Amino acid sequence: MKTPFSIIIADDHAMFLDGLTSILAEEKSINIILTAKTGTQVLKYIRINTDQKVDLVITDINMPEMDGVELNAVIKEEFPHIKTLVVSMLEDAKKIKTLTEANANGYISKNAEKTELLKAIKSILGGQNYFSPHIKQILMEAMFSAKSEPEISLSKRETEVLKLIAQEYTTQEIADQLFLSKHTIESYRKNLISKLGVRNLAGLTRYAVEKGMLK
Amino acid sequence: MKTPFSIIIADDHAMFLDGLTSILAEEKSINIILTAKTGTQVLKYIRINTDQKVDLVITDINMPEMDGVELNAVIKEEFPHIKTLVVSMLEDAKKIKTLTEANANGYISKNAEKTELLKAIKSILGGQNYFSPHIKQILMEAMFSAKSEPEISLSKRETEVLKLIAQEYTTQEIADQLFLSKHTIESYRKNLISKLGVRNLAGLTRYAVEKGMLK
DNA sequence: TTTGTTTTCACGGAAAACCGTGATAATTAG
DNA sequence: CTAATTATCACGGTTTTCCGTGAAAACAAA
Repeated sequence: MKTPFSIIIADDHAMFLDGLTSILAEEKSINIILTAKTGTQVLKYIRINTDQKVDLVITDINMPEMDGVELNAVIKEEFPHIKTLVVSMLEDAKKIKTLTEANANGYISKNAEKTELLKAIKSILGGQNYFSPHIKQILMEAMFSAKSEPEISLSKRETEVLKLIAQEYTTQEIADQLFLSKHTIESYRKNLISKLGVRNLAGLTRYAVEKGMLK
Repeated sequence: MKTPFSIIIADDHAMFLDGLTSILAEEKSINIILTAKTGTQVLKYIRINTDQKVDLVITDINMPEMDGVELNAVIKEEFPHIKTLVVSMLEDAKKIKTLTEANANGYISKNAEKTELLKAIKSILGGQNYFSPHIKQILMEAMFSAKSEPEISLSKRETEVLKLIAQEYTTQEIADQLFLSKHTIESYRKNLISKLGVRNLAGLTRYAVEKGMLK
């Protein structure tokens, strides 16, 4: 008799976690060794129990502290032999792309049926990656539509400053808060304005709000 | 031996549906007679199988076609004897309020543990409504915060000017566009700032965007 | 008809934003 | 190890916003 596969499940929604656990508990070949609500919990466990065999980590994308994308990246970095299956509510093309680039072994939506979930798990444990046809299609579409939006990328500092600007802080106040010269903040302002193709503070603020950068 | 309770579960995410089904399948006193992905499916079933006893409908809030709030309202209208338990991802105070007003028998978040879920179901089947302490708190907060926000009303002109401000036009430009003195627009600016309790252009813009005044 | 709201206009000064035109480290990517 | 990007700082000038303090006319509501 083969030893069962050891898997870890991470999802911040307890009910989903319980549900998934119930589903997989029925499978004799699967042994759930941990269920966690954050990526950090998972990492902590893996790092401590290095002697414990872990075959697969099933993780949600949206989690507090450390989300599924990050968790996947760290696992692939530190423990490349551990397989990962990412499960998500949304079908976010960008995140899927990031995940494929970070070598996640599979991605399915929470819209997937139980049978598809099991299919994905078995494929991955069998050594094959699994991305559902639906997901593949979204990826393809993203490839094309992505070209129409030249995707403006902001650096950490730029993002930080932009947030504060949109939160009604003045240049001087932001400078004080970040222990920088007001000239520096002014530079960021200018760069942001030209980078984002807006005219003034109103444009910057709209950008920040519409991209959901606040809160 | 008592006859088991008949319940229906509705959620557009198959995986969650399967999970919930697995959890409840363990309970002998519960008999799942239908799982559905939309509110309309549930309604259709209930309306046709009028001879079939239905004790409880567990429904997600966010569903296509007909969401949980609507489904709850219709059920309570047509079949007041059927209990309802609403499960949701978000803890949206407004929706919870609507639900209590529509006589939903319970509301829990997907963050809830399995034990809380079972507790809620048993309470409701036993004839008691169930709203978790956490949800109650959110409701209370909403009550207060709703009153503290005395709904700011803007006049036509104020709205018009605010829109233009948020669209990156300067005072002078707005004045030209509306054939008014720039002093007039400045007045509106000031009034808007104090009326909306913001500090500057960024605040005005955020207000406009968040209230969906643009486009 | 008096009271309140909305719309309109005015001035001056202080503060902040915007613009051009730089430059020097530090870090990161190829 | 270069090349590119990022992060930092500087200055002077112009434009715009912000603030206080008004006020008159039009209109709606009580």
